[in-house]
Amino acid sequence: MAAQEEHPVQKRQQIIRGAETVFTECGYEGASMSRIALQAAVSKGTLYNYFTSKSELFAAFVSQRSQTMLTEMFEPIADPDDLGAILHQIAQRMVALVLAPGSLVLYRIVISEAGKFPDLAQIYWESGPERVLAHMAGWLVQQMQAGRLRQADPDVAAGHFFALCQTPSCMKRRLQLLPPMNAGEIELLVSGAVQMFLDSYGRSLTGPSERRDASCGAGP
Amino acid sequence: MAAQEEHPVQKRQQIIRGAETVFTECGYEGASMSRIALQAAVSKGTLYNYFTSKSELFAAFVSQRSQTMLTEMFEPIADPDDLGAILHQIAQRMVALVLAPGSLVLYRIVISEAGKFPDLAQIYWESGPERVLAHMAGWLVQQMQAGRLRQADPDVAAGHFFALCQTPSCMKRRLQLLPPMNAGEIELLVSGAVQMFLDSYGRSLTGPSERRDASCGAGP
Amino acid sequence: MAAQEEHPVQKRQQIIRGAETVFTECGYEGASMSRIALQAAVSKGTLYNYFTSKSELFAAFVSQRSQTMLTEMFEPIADPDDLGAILHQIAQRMVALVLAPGSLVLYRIVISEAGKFPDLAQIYWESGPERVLAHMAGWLVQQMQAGRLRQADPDVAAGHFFALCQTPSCMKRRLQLLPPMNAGEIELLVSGAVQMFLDSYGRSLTGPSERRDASCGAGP
Amino acid sequence: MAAQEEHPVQKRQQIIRGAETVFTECGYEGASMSRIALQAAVSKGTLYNYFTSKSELFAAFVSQRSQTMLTEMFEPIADPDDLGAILHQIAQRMVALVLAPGSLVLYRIVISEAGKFPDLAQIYWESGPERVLAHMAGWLVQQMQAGRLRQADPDVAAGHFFALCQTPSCMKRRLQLLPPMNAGEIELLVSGAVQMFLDSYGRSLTGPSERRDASCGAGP
DNA sequence: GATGAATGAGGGTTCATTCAT
DNA sequence: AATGAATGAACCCTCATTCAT
Repeated sequence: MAAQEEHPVQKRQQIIRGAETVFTECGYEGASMSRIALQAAVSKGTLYNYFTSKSELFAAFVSQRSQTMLTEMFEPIADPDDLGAILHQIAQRMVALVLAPGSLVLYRIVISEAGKFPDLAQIYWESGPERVLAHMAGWLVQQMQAGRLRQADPDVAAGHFFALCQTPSCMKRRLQLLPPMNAGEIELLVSGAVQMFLDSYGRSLTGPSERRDASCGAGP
Repeated sequence: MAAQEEHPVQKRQQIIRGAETVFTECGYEGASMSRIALQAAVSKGTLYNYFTSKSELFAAFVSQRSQTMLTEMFEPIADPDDLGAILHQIAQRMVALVLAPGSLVLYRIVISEAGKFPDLAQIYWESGPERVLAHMAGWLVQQMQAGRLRQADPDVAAGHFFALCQTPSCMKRRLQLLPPMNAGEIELLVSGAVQMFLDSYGRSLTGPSERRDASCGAGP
Repeated sequence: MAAQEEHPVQKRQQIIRGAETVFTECGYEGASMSRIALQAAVSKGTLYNYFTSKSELFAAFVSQRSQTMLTEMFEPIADPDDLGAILHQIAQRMVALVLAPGSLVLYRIVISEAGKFPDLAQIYWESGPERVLAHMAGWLVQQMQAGRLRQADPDVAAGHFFALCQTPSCMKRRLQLLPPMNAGEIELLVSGAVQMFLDSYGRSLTGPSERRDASCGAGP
Repeated sequence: MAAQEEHPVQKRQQIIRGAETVFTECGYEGASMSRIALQAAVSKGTLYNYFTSKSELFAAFVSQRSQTMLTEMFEPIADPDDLGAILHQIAQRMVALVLAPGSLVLYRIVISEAGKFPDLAQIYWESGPERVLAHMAGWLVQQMQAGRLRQADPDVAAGHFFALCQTPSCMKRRLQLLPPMNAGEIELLVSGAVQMFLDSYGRSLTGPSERRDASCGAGP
């Protein structure tokens, strides 16, 4: 019967959720199976009925999180002809990929265990950054062909755009030295990235000057 | 007498050096005081004569490493008038800050323990990235005043430059998905960052077009 | 109905067979009920429907094995008048009782758990060695009365014969320091025991000298 | 200083003594390190300062016991010309080797773990039975050369003698189905073995008859 | 009657820390 | 000041046993 299969799936999720909480708080080494069991409200033995070891549970947590984390990130982009609007949207997604609470934790934990779990680092990379980059590169090719952006290596360009979305503030956030950003801060970050990208890759006639952050009122 | 003070300082260093080796290899949780004692060639008891706990020893290691890591990074820059050359040099230093083996490990370890040791993340940040950014921002102000760069918020500009030095390849490297970069790869990374920065912040008359990777012969 | 009774008996056997395999391979402590369930192709719950505990299942296995192990050992002996031939046959059975693979394992397992399961040691003893000894003693009485053997305590004599069948090689085999013996080795062992027994208990007129292994050319 | 070396040796012994008690009572698998620690009156951690694992502690116990068990067994034999007296003495030692409380336990535990620890079975064999057998075989050669025993393979003869010392009673004792034997019982066992051995290997003129178990008072 | 998920005590082992020497 | 033996809590994991289905 379905129940015989569904029930275990639910409990598996229940355990993974407990593991998420604990791994997130303590990291891999710092997390204890006892605490995970407690958090998941199951017995320690049950943990081992669903996962053969701590590392397997960790792997399940990381790979699931890597995948779910990004589902909403790849919905189709609206109005594919407004260059600035689309870049804005992509930048927002890249920033979210970096700064969303779940992503931050995942990044930290994957980085710190990359030596021990190279496969997980791979999964993380492929599920997140790589997909975003490939997605963008594909779109860039179209724009270049349409003459809306100058010709350039689309992968390099996507890389630059991605890099611009990871300002020093993002690094501080990753180091937990900053509280979560608010919408306004993110908007600034995103706008800055888009503008700078267009300065360099755009087909503008005017060159990079004469606009930008209100603070620098150009001219006398 | 001096010897009564100096000798302990040397032993302290000896211990920290042992700790570096082990923390670097095993991370915080993975490192054992026994192994550090062994590596430092002192007894476990002596460890506790110099550091009251494992976490204190860890703190000493991280903060010392954070500081020494960057001494050579702030030597005076040669020929302060050649804009491109200087940006190149700064970019090289930023990339080194990110990709040097010792830096990579420190970054990983600080990130992974940031939750447990927020002070260390702070120290790391202030000793490394923040100093580099402040240094660059100061220099940018000069350049803007000299009219060699357009007016802009120097901190934002420095942030953008820093961001451009951390391309996706750097993230892959941090995830240990890539072997160390060679000089050529770094040069490409650096050049790309400098060029893009100049496209946006430079005082060029021509705008961003008409140059760059041979591949894109911009047709009419 | 019979089926309602017979079916359970078959399943009981099925479980015991699984238990045999596992106990034989892992010993009592080393065997897990899970593995036995797996081996017997029943669920763990079913195990407990047929046996109230691991130790009870172990008891069932040992006592059944003790009994089945020896069924073929007590078939009638052919030609009950040829002394040497019969002793030979008895010795062969005794050696088999000691060296047959199933017996070896049973011996080891019973010995090792004798402290915890004294009843099983008793069962083993009574099902195996004691029956063989009693059987032989009865036969010896006949032979003594018939004058084919000198008068002696038949139990002591049977004990001596049994002892002679357990040479140091047998001990080494029990210690798993020797591979299984081949037919020739067993024949030598058996012949030696029979000869020595006859030297001592036989009614020979000549005394023990003047025969035996060709190697010892009888002195002048 | 010596104390720095001696102290650990004493504690090592203290631990092994605790282990002896527990292994003896529970066997290898049944013994828990916690219980051994308790019995030895040290902490569980200390166990691991002296032995890297349970199996190593077990090995230390078995091999030490194998060796000490037999030291007194090989003192020189008095009056090496009285054949019967010497055989008597050797038989006593063989029986002791089999029935001494320490030996019994050792035999049981080595047999039961022979599959898992073949090296220990080897050590046991070489320290005990093999030495006794070799010793006796050497002595037998002398006796044969001196004409006090008939010519025969000395190893086979020693094996027979050893076998005769392990009557069914010994097996029952090993199965813990019998209380320790008293001196009288041992004497009977020993005498029986010696007599039977002499019947077969002796150079008597009269043959095997006319004597034996005290019960049959030999006529005038 | 059969199942197997759930349990929790207990297994071997590690390790930060202490303290007598 | 330096040592390293001793500690015991906590670790990951196993398993006999139970019980709702």
